[in-house]
Amino acid sequence: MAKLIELSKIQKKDEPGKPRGGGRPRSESTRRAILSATLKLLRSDAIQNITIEAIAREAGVSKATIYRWWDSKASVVIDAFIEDHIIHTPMRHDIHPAEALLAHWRSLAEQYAGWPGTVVGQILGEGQADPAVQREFRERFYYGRRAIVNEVFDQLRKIRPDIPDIETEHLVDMLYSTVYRRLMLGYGLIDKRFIREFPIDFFSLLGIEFDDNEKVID
Amino acid sequence: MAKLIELSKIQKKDEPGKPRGGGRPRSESTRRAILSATLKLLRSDAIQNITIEAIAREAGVSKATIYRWWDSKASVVIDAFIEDHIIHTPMRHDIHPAEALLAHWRSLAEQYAGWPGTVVGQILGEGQADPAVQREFRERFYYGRRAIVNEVFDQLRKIRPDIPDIETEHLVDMLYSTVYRRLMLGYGLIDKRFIREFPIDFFSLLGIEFDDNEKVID
Amino acid sequence: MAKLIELSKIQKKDEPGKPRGGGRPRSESTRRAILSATLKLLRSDAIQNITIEAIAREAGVSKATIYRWWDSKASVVIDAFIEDHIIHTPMRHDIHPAEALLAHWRSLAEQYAGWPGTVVGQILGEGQADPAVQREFRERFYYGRRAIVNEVFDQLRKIRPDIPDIETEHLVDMLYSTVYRRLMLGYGLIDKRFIREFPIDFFSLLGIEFDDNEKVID
Amino acid sequence: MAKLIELSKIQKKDEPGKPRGGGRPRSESTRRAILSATLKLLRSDAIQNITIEAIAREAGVSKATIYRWWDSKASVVIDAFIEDHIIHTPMRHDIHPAEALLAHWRSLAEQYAGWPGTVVGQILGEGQADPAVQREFRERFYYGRRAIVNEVFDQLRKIRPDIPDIETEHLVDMLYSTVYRRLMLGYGLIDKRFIREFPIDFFSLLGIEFDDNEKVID
DNA sequence: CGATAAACGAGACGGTACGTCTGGTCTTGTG
DNA sequence: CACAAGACCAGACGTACCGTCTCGTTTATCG
Repeated sequence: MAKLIELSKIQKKDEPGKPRGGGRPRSESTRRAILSATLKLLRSDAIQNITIEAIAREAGVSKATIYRWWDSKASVVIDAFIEDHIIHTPMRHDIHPAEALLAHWRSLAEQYAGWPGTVVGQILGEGQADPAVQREFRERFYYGRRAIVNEVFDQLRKIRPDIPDIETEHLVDMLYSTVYRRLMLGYGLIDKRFIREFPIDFFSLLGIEFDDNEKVID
Repeated sequence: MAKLIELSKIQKKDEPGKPRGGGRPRSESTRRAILSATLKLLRSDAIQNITIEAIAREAGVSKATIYRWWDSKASVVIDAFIEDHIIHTPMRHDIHPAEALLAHWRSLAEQYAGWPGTVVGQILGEGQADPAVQREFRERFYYGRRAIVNEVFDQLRKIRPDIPDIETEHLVDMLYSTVYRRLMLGYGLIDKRFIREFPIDFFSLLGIEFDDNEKVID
Repeated sequence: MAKLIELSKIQKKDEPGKPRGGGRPRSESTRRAILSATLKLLRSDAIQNITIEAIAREAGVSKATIYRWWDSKASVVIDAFIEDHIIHTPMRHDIHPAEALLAHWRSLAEQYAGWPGTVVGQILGEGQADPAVQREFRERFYYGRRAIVNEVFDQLRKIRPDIPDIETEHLVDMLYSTVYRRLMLGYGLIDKRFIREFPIDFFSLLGIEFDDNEKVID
Repeated sequence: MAKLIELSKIQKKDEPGKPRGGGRPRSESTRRAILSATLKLLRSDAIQNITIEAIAREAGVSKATIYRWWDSKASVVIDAFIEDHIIHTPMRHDIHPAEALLAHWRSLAEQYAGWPGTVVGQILGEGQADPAVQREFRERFYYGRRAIVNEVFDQLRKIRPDIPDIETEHLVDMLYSTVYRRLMLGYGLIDKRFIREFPIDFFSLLGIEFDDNEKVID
């Protein structure tokens, strides 16, 4: 059973369920201007080269307004990223679990091959020096996805009890970690061939084969 | 046969096989002062928070001298890192290939669990915004190691032809990538249990088991 | 006869003889809170270092309320200053004019030697960059006093026609200006000796001497 | 005898008679650019409204360079002011002391009537909240001049022993303070009539008269 | 041995961004 | 309408590093 993951929003300041005791309310349009300016800048520059000043300038907004609501560049980026549903890797529940995992993995890898992957890499890069950023990434991007994947693996095990008795966490790591490793190290492309063949190789180790229509062969 | 990997030194400036036409020679003590100042600072701070000025100050050296010989902070760090043989993961050739791989992986994981791992993470972090850094990391840290691992995997295959016919690259990824992923994401500790059990699980998928003395059971 | 000096209140906004057409009336307690908060802050800080925000905070009042009724920090200070009758230098009319002038000058100098003098200096300081402040100071603090002094000098002349035939304005300047000059330049203390001897020296130039009880010797 | 007044330059940082231990030498042209930019801005704005950023912008210079050599806006202004010999009120020693004093006072008053006077007022204004500025003004502008004036008054006393036996300091105050008071309060113009008549009135109190050619009548 | 030439320290310099602060203005809701 | 609360833009604050530069000094090699 899937543990319910709390998607808390650590890095964002306040927002404690509405105190609202008078005072001008926060401007929604300003908030959106900041986030979309951030996305625009991210298209042409790495997080590390973007400045809060540039975001403010691009958004036509005062620096202080950004600092009032976020406490680091990375937090703004993460919010902007989520807001625009940049990474979406739905897990299907209406098909064979192995097929669902295959589709999910390929969807993830394809997205990580492009611009969103670059940004994820940069967020993780920021996270290396700032644990808060790393934590926020995990809580807002990773935990939920990981939990779902674990769950589907467990379902697969019920259908196919012949799968080796190996910790699910380890299986998930073997399947998914390469994508992150290739992203961070730049060794081994995340290209069409890799996306096609790697998961097939992985599942074959578990004794699961797919036909030409990517259907599981029982 | 192991391909001889060229350990080129991309980021370092000049050093073009000695023009040496007069002039004061480069001071070796200065070079060492810079590198060890860098290491010292790295012990208490992330690369991202270290400045060239701080290195110069700590080393009692002029900023210009650093800029003369390196062209980025990350290059200095990488040099300092290598100089002190911070990461050493020898691959044994006198034992069973599977045992050699097991020992090598564990040695690597143990080192990545500590301070050297933190630094590697930060170097890769820098690399996300600066491809030259990423490339230098690959060329100076990764290619060599990867090539050796691939080679030993191939030797293993000769001894154990029953190993599934899967691309060696993919196998290496399944085994090694998790270490990098855990490093970068901070999800899943690189702790004793993980170091003990993960490779055992991995090799069991290949049909290779170890006894209590970590000897391969034929 | 003293010209009637109009004590207009230039800097204060509106207050146009009461239109009062409905609506919540201005809160007197708020007004007082602002002024006494201002005085409190003035005790420990120069005008130049006080901010409207600090006054609002101290008074528990909204910034906008302050801006509605005053249009500069200096105006608030001047109001606060007057409200508390900080500087009071009564001119006696029941004694010999020279004695009245002597007492008046000494009372003024004594007050300028202390904290009120510091504040006056700071108000005049603000006035150097903002003519409106300078004008307000003159109209609310200076004109009245000056007119009274001129008047008493003229009375003195009637009693003592031997006083040199010099413009009264010039005489007043010679007597009073030093206090301001010492205040602004900080050269020459406004101390007991100065307060005792300077006016005696001045009056002696006019041929007026005082006995040990500060009575004019006719 | 004139006390030798040390014209020290308190507010300016370092400059300790040349340490010169290597390092790029200070750029004289940069220094001049800063000072003349300051003067230019002063022509159209009060010190209080000028910013270090504006000076840096106008001079084409980095803010840090200004902060390296001066530690307050007022110090820059005072330096700029002195550099350009804005206020020069020479005291002649080859004529009758009373004539010298008359000429000196008028020269001073004339200059204080114009733009330089405005700037002096603003410097003194800054000084009200910042004692260091007040002190610097005294030490660099005032002490020297005051000492010279005192000295000439003493010479005058030797020639004309009939001058009332009044402290020289008090006499100087009676003569000169009005100029400062008028400057700071804006009450009483420093106009042609004042410049012509005030000192005549003053000296007549001392029993000194001038003919139509401003020669002392013995 | 004296000339040449690079290495090196010191530190000035123009830039750019930092994160904070104030000044004024504005936009709500409450009394 | 007055007012508190507080969001907001504008822009200066003083600091920190960046990477480059200009000096004077040192230390080798070569002629």
